[in-house]
Amino acid sequence: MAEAMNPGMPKEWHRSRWCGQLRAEDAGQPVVLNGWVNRRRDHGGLIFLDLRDRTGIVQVVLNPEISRDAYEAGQALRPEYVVGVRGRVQRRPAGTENAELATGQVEVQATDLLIFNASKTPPFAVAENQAGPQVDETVRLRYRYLDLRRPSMYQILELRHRVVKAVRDYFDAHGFLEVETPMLTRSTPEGARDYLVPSRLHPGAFYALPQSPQLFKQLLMVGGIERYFQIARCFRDEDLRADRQPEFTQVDLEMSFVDAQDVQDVVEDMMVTVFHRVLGVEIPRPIPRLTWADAMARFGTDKPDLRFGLELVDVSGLVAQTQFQVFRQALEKGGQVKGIQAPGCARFTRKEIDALTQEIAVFGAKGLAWIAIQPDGQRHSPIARFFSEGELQALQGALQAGPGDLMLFVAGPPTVVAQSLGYLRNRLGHQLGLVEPGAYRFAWVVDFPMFTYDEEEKRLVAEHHPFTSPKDEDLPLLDSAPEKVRAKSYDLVLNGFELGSGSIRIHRREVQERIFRAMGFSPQEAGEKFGFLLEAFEYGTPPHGGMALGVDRIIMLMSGRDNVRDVIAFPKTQSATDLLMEAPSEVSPRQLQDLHIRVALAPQAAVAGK
RNA sequence: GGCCCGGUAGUUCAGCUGGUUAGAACGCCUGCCUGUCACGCAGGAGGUCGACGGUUCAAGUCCGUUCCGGGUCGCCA
Repeated sequence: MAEAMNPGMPKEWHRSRWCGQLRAEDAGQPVVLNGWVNRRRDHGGLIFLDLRDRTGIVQVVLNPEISRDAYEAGQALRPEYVVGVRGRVQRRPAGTENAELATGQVEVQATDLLIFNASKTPPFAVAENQAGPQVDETVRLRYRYLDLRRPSMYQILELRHRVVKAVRDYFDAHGFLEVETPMLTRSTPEGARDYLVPSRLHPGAFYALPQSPQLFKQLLMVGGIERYFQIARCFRDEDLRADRQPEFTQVDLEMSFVDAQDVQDVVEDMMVTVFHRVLGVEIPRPIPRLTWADAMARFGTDKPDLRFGLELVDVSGLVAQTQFQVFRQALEKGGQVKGIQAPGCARFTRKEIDALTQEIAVFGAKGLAWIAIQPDGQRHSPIARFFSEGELQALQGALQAGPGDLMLFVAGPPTVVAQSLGYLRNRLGHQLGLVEPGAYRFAWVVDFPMFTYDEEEKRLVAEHHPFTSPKDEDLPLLDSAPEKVRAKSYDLVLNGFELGSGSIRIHRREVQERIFRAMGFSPQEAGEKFGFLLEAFEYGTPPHGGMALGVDRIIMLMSGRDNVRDVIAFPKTQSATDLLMEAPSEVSPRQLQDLHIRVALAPQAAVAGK
């Protein structure tokens, strides 16, 4: 057997070529390969190995007539054994080429075989085949190092690397400086829940991990950096989603002496460049732009998916005088009635429509009104009798509904209507196959409201963040009607996902103080929490603004995945645990003592939480 | 915090209105096989039905609690 006790990595076993690169023109070449056994096909007198490295797979032939030793060593091989192969590339015998494999024209005739390391039978097959069942994500995460060996996972990590590289190259070429900012910083009010780090040297005090480098990048502008960017890790201790991890990566940038359009131009150019360079996809420019108010009115969301139509139509005016109490009362209470037209859906069963009604109940929708127009033009609807023929005609006209179509209406407060119909639009768009396949439909959403009213806290909170500049023309409204103030803020949206958001920042102390006041901060509070920023503004702060884009979501969309866990090497579960490292974990009493921390749980309760 | 879905062999799953010894495929082990490539053929091993409690003559199956994973609403400046 060629296997030694500890073969290490002798010089003569260093790879000379990558498995996935061998081609017909390499025939006759001596090669050394390193990799993992993907599969083994033992024909008794002849063994075929599929040898895998990160570039791909090549077939190795172990033939006792070429090398008795290599052949015998090959008997022991199993999937995921790590081996070195020395041999010669040769064209495969006519008729045995494999068109499925990039290297399928050739194979490597082995003269020597070295087992670097054996492998237990893996809990799931690393070798991927297209028809095979998907392995449960829990198992994949527990053995992530095996999962990462799968070519589909490697390809995502490589894509991610290419994108980040392209981003760095772009900013470098455009005069931006990458600057690192602290991970141990201070907790600030507003925003997400912080991850806290207890201080050993300062009993009772805590650092916070950054939710974003927001304040540091503004201070860098005060510091005269002028053009900053960073591939920045951010932390938010909030509940997880398919597109949300507790730690995530942003492309963060900030620029001085710019307006909103300047920042958008840079980001747009950067994204177009990255998509071109990495995917070879040409994003049409300019990226369409709509105001927040338009987006909410037409799509019911601030992150519209523009890959299909199905826009919302406001029919409040058409039904203002209707006999239908549900609609009229909603309008009398200051609400809206809006609808969408589902093409060809007149055939929906009562059960299907009930299901839709059920689904929008979570948004507070009291019901879903519907009118189906049968192919023969007959209307089928539980509510049609409350409307005059003229009203029905008008509704059909407004929704452009014809025979075979289904009209769906929601009445209620504007947010309920928007959320419900926005949800139905997305659901039906996918269900009816209206989504343009393979498309990347970007959109800018601009002019967000400055504040939203927080029902829990009974006060205004910043829609973007408290450092966002109001629009100049709305500044007078700040004291009289703050809820009407629009911000110099903008989001970049792709296929219904928010990729990032940014704004022009406040750079003058008195404006910043007015914003804090509008949010209900006393001057003392503002000074305690953000005194350093207000002070910085007194030393010559340039006008500035910037943006932050979610790398994980970008890669998720570029790789066609439906969750960000697949594009992160070591992601966390929905309950924010790491199944491989088993984090978070308890720590020793000594560690807690050093940190002046006493856990307020009974020891058993602390364990039960695990 | 709420709602929904799931947890059965290493993996992916089936298991009906509760009823004999819980099955299949792949994987694994043994043997055979010199042109396969999801190799093939023959044989074999492999189960805390997530956990705990309850109902019952009898529970993978019904009920309750709980843990884990996923989706989603709230939350995420």
